Amino acid sequence: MLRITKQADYAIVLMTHIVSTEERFLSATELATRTGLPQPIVSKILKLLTRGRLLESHRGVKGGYCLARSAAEISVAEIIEALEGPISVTECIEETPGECSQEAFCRVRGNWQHINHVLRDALSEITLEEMARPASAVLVTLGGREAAPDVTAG
Amino acid sequence: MLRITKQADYAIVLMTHIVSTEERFLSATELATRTGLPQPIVSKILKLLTRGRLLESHRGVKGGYCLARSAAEISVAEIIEALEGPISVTECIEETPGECSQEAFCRVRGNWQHINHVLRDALSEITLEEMARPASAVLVTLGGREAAPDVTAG
DNA sequence: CTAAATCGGACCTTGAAGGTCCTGTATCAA
DNA sequence: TTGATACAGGACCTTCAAGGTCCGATTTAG
Repeated sequence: MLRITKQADYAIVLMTHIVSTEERFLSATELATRTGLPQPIVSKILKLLTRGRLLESHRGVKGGYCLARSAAEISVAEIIEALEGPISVTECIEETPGECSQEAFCRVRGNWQHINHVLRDALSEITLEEMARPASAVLVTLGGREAAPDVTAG
Repeated sequence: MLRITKQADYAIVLMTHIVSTEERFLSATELATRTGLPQPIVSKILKLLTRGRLLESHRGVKGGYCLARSAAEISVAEIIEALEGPISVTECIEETPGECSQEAFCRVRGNWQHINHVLRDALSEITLEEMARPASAVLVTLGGREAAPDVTAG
């Protein structure tokens, strides 16, 4: 748990594909073919990444998408946030402000803010460039199991 | 996003309440009253925490729950995992092992393993004792907004 | 024996994630 | 100019797991 959405997962995969491509613009159809993901999904995700200023788009024949910045300047956190909005572990439910004038709650809230910060920082420090590179030998051993390759990662 | 479930959120709240209590056993009903959470939910969560070896239970009249270890020996990661299972950012979809014999995917997988590790470590280093304490002044300023107290944190 | 608790699981509901589709608009090339 | 291609922006439907409820069985104290 603590999962990102499938679409955010797909987004990382798509972005790494765009990185390792020399063509100026890559169309949604082309990316769908290369990744094996459904074309409408790919299209939807690319639109969101463009809105998030991580991709640049070009319409018309010969149009498509390319990175808005270098891969080293794009973090995993940004990609996730482009799809899902701000990264936050807990939900702020602003209903029924009542019984909680007791103690212990706002204390907890402050600590959650801290946790959110730590997690976001961790994801901000991992760049798209690093994700597109193979993991170092040391890190790979963390997985430890057979590689049954699939479209998404886990 | 990257949210924990509501029940995991509730679990933290419940655990912090148990910490700050002197009574030997605290019943689900009593905890429901103190936190303002529905009794059946509280009951369900306490059962899961007991299964996860974070609480000890005692049946019958005068029964209830108490911590299985000291608050300093229980991490936020453990609480979340007791409710949701292993902490993992991405989902391993083992269907359609096909088109992905291409490159770029297993590279990504290795990197996700790394990210999972980082996040889990971060959550493992935060103890229940710390969560039960008020956040330090420095950390609280991270929030920056009005405190509209509620049952859950965020 | 009885009341008060937990234990275990079945069960229902609902909202958000996941996915599809359609219309409009911009661009290029013939 | 026109047609083909591709993005933009939504509306829309579906499904599944999270969220929540309830009940019978079991254990314990008095």
